[in-house]
Amino acid sequence: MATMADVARHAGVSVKTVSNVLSGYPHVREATRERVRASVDALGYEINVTAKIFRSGRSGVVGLSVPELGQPYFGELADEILAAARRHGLQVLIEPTGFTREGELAALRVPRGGLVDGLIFSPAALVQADAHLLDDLGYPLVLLGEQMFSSSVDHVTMRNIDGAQAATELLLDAGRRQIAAIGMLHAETAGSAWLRYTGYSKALEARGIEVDTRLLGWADDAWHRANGARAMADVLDSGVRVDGVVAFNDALAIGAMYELQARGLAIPQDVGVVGFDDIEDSRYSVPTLTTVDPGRREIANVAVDILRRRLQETQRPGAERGSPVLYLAGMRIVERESTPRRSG
Amino acid sequence: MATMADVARHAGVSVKTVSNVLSGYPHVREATRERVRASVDALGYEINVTAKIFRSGRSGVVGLSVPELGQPYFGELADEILAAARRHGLQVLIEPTGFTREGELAALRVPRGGLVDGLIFSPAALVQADAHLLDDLGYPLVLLGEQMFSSSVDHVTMRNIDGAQAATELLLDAGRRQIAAIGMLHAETAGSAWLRYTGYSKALEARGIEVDTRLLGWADDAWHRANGARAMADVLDSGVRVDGVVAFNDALAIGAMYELQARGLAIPQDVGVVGFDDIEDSRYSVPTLTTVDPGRREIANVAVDILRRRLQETQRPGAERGSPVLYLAGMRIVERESTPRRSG
DNA sequence: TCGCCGATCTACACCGGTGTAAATCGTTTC
DNA sequence: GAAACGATTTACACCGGTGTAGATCGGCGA
Repeated sequence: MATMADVARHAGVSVKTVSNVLSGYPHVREATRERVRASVDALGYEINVTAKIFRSGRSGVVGLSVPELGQPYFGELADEILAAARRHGLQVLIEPTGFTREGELAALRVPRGGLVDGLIFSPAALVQADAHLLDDLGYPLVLLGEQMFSSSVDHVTMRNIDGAQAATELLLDAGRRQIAAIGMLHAETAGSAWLRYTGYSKALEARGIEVDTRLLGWADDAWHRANGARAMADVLDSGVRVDGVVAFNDALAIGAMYELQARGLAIPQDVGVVGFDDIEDSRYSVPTLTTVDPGRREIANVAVDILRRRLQETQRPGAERGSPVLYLAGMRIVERESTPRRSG
Repeated sequence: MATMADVARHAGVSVKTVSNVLSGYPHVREATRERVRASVDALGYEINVTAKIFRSGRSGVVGLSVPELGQPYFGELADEILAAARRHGLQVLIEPTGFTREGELAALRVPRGGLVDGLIFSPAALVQADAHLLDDLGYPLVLLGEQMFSSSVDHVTMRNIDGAQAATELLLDAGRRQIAAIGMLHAETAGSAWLRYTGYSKALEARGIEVDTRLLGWADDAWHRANGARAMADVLDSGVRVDGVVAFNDALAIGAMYELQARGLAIPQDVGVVGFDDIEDSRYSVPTLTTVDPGRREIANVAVDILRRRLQETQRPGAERGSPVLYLAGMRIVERESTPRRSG
């Protein structure tokens, strides 16, 4: 494998001139530039990326830690982030944390090694009390989701309360009053479950409806479809009448629809269902699922953008650090078949 | 950030001794070892991975190029590969190719840069005629899937023909005779579509049934659900009677089930449906989907294993290169609700 | 006591680039 | 024609580890 020194010798210039040509330094005579280029081609030289990284301290690789790619929400999010990163010439090292605390702690340590310049982190097991772990990490971190907040870290997330509230209102507007909430978690006081529940209850309260605890479906493992079906079954088994369902994500909604249909209930005639996330599944479920689009692409783009800006700040030692950002992506309801048409 | 030299000074030993302690070199006195360990802790030293990579020429990062993580099959496959890699201390750089030729060619170039030691490559746009591109890449490559084959490259794939044949036989055994094949592609003469079609037609021929071209549903974009629904609609619109469906993947099957149910056909009573891939969706569709489990986890484990072995071969210059492997993972049918119970 | 040997530890070159400061060169200015 | 200046080019240190070869040390057999 040819090195820069080989090219320099071949072109009759110094190593540094070769380096200058390759890195686009402007003050190189055109003739020299061409001679170097010719030598590069002649020797089939390719720059040694690891040496470059070592010397410059920048790898151009950002870490992405998500719980699990098999879950469509995270798979699709990862695709968006990968695409955004690539548009800026960054590569992405994915670190799945498997919903475990150790996995997430390990992910936070990865960039310390130096191979990864910064991290986009979507926690699922760490909780608010762990927020101090995010301080002074020594590398740029962008937090996703609402598992935890920290005033010292950039954060990109979605309008959970507004989204869940809008979803609930959609059903209320259609005259539904017995609206179940699927996806409650015991452990949380600040995560997405709690926020979405808050939106749900706000919408009810605004109409003077009290929350009926029999309508709350608990899903304590994870927001997989199986738990949606089970939570829905629990609610129905309680004997309470149900004419609407707000599920805290699409997987839960699809699981809930499965259970409703298995019991002979028609969607949306008997029960209207709204999900959350707008994953691709929701477009092809039976019936297709009305859902909240939380602005996933926007989240990905903004997260990568913020990280890039922080990396640039790090590069210039003199530059001021901007203060941490909290960005809320836009939200909108995507109406499909699982909810009744709004009556004018 | 503390360096090895700082630790050495603090512990009163040479840099190399610190290096020896950290890399587990046996001939270090226990007292020295402990002194170094203490200094490492005291200074919060962490080894500079980029320097190590630069010096050793091995990054411990393998590339994974798949079309798209949002597609559950690839998301789940990526999870398995990431898990297998981690068990061996490897990290994974994912390069989504977006089903494009340029994306896949770019992915093949990534390891040349030096940051990635080897590549696990699941092509979707390159074709058999491009197989020569896989020769002499200068790094270990493991090929997944059946888009292309090359006798010079390690290859891990699944029993497509057997799987599709078994799926078709399952319906035949239940007395179904008008079995549609959903997911035909015009472009292929060797890819999974072709192989799965081969299995389908073999099963029919074994029973003396001729393939009825009206039962072939074409899905020329990609094997997304939308195309499954459309292909199913095309078949039904042709006026041919249908009592069974073999879909070439689960997403197509779920799309097809959507279309069947939209037309009032009952599954499995009127039409039995079998998918391929055993993605998580298939467990929660309505009805749940009988499918072919192609041994995804086995594929991931074997692919990582082969790559590891090749990387080790590369490390020892004297070592013999084993000849390229073609590994076929085990296959099995997972029976769920979408097919009639086998009558004894 | 001396020589030998393995265990332990160290000095130093080196991996392949990039940053810095300075040398060299050709013009332009006065 | 000399000083001044920007454009070009270069030498050299340096990033932070690891490999190699050799120094040092303590114990043991002769």
